Amino acid sequence: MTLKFHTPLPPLGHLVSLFTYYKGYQPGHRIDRFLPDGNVELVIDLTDFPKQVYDNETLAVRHSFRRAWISGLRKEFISIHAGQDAEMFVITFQKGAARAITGMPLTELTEQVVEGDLVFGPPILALREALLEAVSPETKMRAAERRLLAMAGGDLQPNPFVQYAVNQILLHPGQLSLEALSNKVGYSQKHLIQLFKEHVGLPPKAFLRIIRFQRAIAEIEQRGGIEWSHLALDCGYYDQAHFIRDFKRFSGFTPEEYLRRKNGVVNYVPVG
Amino acid sequence: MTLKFHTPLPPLGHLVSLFTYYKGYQPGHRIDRFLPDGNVELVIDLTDFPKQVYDNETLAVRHSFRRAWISGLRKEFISIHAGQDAEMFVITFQKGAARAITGMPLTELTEQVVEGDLVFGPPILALREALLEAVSPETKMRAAERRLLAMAGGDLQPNPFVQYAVNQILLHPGQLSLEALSNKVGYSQKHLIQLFKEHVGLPPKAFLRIIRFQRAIAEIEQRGGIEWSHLALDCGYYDQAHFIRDFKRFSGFTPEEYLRRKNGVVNYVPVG
DNA sequence: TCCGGGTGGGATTGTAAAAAATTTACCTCA
DNA sequence: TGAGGTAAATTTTTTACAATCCCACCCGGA
Repeated sequence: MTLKFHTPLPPLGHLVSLFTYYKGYQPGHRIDRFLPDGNVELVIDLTDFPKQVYDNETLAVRHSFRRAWISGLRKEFISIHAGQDAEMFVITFQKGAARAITGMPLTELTEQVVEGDLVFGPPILALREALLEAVSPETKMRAAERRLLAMAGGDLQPNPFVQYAVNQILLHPGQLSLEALSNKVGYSQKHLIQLFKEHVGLPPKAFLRIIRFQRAIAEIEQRGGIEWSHLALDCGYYDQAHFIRDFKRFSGFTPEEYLRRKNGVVNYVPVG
Repeated sequence: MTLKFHTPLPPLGHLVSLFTYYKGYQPGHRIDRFLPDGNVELVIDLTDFPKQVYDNETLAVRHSFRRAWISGLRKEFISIHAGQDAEMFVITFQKGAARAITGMPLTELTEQVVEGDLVFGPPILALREALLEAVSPETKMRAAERRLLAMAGGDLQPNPFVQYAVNQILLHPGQLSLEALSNKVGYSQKHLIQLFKEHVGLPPKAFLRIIRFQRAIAEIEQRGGIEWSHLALDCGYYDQAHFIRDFKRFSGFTPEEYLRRKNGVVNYVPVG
């Protein structure tokens, strides 16, 4: 299996946090539950086989995507193709920065997976072609950098107010009042929420809950023996009862169940 | 109001942790709820007015005691005379050490208040007379020391195994397994429990829960703004829900209610 | 269009309680 | 002292409810 990562430098690095390329991953299962991770991703499938999104309960096929698609912010998990026989190039955007490339309010992508050409038009297929032509993972990364810079046009600066708000949330998930935040940003609470939604795709509090959940997920990965009540408080939950409730809302699993079922890949849990 | 404390030195200090003398305390209420504090106390009333124990719910008089009584370990609060017009001398025993003075298994005093002469016979009245004759608080303290040493006979060493167990519980309320404890002590679990009950009055785990509760009470006194879930974890509770449940079992109040009703004297809450 | 204000429903928080599943403590009886 | 049964505590999960906060919707002014 090939698995390569690349972190673009600025100015593209302001918009894109990570490129991931993989090929030949052969998991022992067909379907993954993909947890809300607070990221917007542009996925380019370098094979010709469509990839499915399944119904969370029945695991029946719901949607099918080919070549390129973009997945917006989600508050719910989705059930997706686990990646057998796949060759994928995944572009993960910086949080709150995707708008400069998508050119549309991020709310329009929220809770959705959307065909790439509906968002980007023909340039996305050109990007895919370029990726197919590039032979090594490294040249693919460079091709992607070039094409994305072109697609972004001149506008490579994410909105600084939103950026500040996003960073505050990333720094202090847990205790953070929207009132304090909007005061610091200098906009009215209502305006900040509008701005935030437009650039991030979710209102600030909802985004914060996802970040808090992700912090819990990260702690679970790192810690050995886990005491849920300590972990809950450390991650900013009021107590472990609330932690478990949130955990289940976002992941569909209770924490113990998640521990039992998770395998190596964070945010992807085998379900079928 | 007069209020004097005295901490006896060894060897009596092995058995007695504190003398308290007070006179002229005039609280604004009639009845106190006395919370379980893990202590055995010998109370000597230097007035002739009997002091009542009330029904916890109806506050009707349940028992009445005169001159001297001893109060064993309790898992439940009791409702007692708040101390108006009282002149009292209170002897607080070291935890797990009262047996050398009472001469009887502490289980026989558990959840009870017992007349002093039933336990100690005539010497307790002699002690009281001596306290009445002594004019200053300081001379009373010295008189009490002399009499108690005499009452203890030669046997001033508490059982070291029980003492060790008690200290372990005092040091680590929260995470402490009886199995580990009895292994360290070197007795079988069963034997340790028997010994512990005989000297302390309650089985180890029940005693531990009271100590843990007392730690919470102490933290509440010290901290300013209180976050229950942090306090609960710091005191060794599994989470704040369990803290609240235990708190209510022992005090009859929810933590917030306790905060509202408590006044200056720790472990005594006005109820009537 | 950009920004702020008002209103009201809904979600989150803080506090409390409790159910379900294990594990541990304790008691009895031999 | 030992074995084994029962009660109780712990761990994990769920639920309730009031107070507060968030934010969707609708409006108005610049």
